[in-house]
Amino acid sequence: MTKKYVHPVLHEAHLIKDAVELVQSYPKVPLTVDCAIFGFEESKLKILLIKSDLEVFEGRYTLLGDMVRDNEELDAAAYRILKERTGMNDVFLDQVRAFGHPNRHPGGRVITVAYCSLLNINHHELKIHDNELNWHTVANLNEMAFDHMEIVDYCYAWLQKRIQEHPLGFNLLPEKFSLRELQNLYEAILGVTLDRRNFRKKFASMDLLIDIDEMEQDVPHRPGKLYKFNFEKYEKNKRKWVGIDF
Amino acid sequence: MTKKYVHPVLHEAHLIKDAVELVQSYPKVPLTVDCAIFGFEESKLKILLIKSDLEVFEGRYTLLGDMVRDNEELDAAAYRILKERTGMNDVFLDQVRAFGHPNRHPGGRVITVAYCSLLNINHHELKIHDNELNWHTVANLNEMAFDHMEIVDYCYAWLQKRIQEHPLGFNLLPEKFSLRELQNLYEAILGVTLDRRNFRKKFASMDLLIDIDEMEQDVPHRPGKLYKFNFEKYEKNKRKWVGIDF
DNA sequence: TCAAAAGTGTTTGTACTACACCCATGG
DNA sequence: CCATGGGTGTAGTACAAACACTTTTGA
Repeated sequence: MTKKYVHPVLHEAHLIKDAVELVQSYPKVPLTVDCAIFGFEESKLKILLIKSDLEVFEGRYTLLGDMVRDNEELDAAAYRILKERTGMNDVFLDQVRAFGHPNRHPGGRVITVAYCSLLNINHHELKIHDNELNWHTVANLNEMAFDHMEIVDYCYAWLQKRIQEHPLGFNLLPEKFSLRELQNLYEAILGVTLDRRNFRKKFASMDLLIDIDEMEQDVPHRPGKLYKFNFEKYEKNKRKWVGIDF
Repeated sequence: MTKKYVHPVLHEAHLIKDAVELVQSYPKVPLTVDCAIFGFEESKLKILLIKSDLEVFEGRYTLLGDMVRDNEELDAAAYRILKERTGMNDVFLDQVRAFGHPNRHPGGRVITVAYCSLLNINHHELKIHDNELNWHTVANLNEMAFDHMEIVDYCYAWLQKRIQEHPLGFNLLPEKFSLRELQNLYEAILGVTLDRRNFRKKFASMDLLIDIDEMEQDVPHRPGKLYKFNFEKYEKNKRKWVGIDF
């Protein structure tokens, strides 16, 4: 009993001439993009949500999503949708992953690609309020429409990991910020409390903060120094990963 | 000149009753999955590729891919395709991300979702040779079909990062392996050279290796000790990320 | 006896942790 | 004068990096 061996060369005769025909034979599915836009305000991590348009999800919230158009890049769709829903057009979005469970949408199969960002709420006033667009505290999210809770959980974990590798955090703060604000930010996103002295030392040693020689104003306690983020320096020193570190 | 303010309540009248109709109004796109299966052999990182079926890509290689079926989970499609193409059914696949450039496929728009894995070539003999399925050294890849070079690059970077957080590497080695083999593996995947003593110390301190009190056989030099990986121990100690570490 | 890789320890620097007190401001 | 958070230093520990010689085996 020998195994049948198919010689590669035999296959050269089978090349497909018409790629268009091939693609047309594939099943097609509706494709959407959902944006998980995180922001930071009052020492809390928040996320932008709207009310679902669908009756079956009446009262529930969803991420900012919509269909991808014909011949539209996924990234472009994400930026377009964000712009349409919020008016924002100066936000960086990163693709997180695709979600494709066949029953995730009550209207039939829809694949969605999740995008994620993190931004400074005070720099991005909401000018559009359709579908009750608003910021929601991540810690108290209720039931959401579709599988959006799962997507939020995944994006949040993705974000926690990412903020430890890249100083995304600075997008969340005013141009000038105090170390306390910076620490609040990290504590909010990572869900931990950090030692103040060690935190300050850590950032001091990274030398990514520029002391602008100004102080906080109108705070009901001793004012802290204000800093700016040194973007230039960061760009030069992007982390080199070499170690092995499970 | 005041801004027009749309009160949220106005929208409650607009709820969509028919989710199916809504979804049917979306553009639909063909959806595929592509698997980037990395393996390790002769101290080199390799990847499983097949020859493209398409005439326009005659002679070029592609990842293991195919369409996603109606109502098929993305993960399930990836496992099915891997099984169909290679016969393997005991491999873990992770989704990496979606690629959706409108012109990435000559037959029209096709979205693909990339999956990635890493395995032990010697534990997975290739029993199917359709489309010249074979292992290719990652370092010498030539031009590939579609955007598969981009996908490979992305998956490779993804893998390098991932192997530093999880000991995927052990899937690539025989059950019993020497420290030299382990080090070769890390050097091959990370593309760096590592100090032998420090490497050994690192793994010794992690206590993830079981000394099985056997030696290499038939090597043209002093034989090294053989070890097994302590999977149990690893499962208990999965890394907790807490620090901030750009 | 040679080639090739195995095996091994120390030192040095860096980075993280834990921890407590005084200071500046507004109310 | 009180409450609130700002600002600071040290000691201990753990980890990473650099670095060279002896040993074992097969050819």
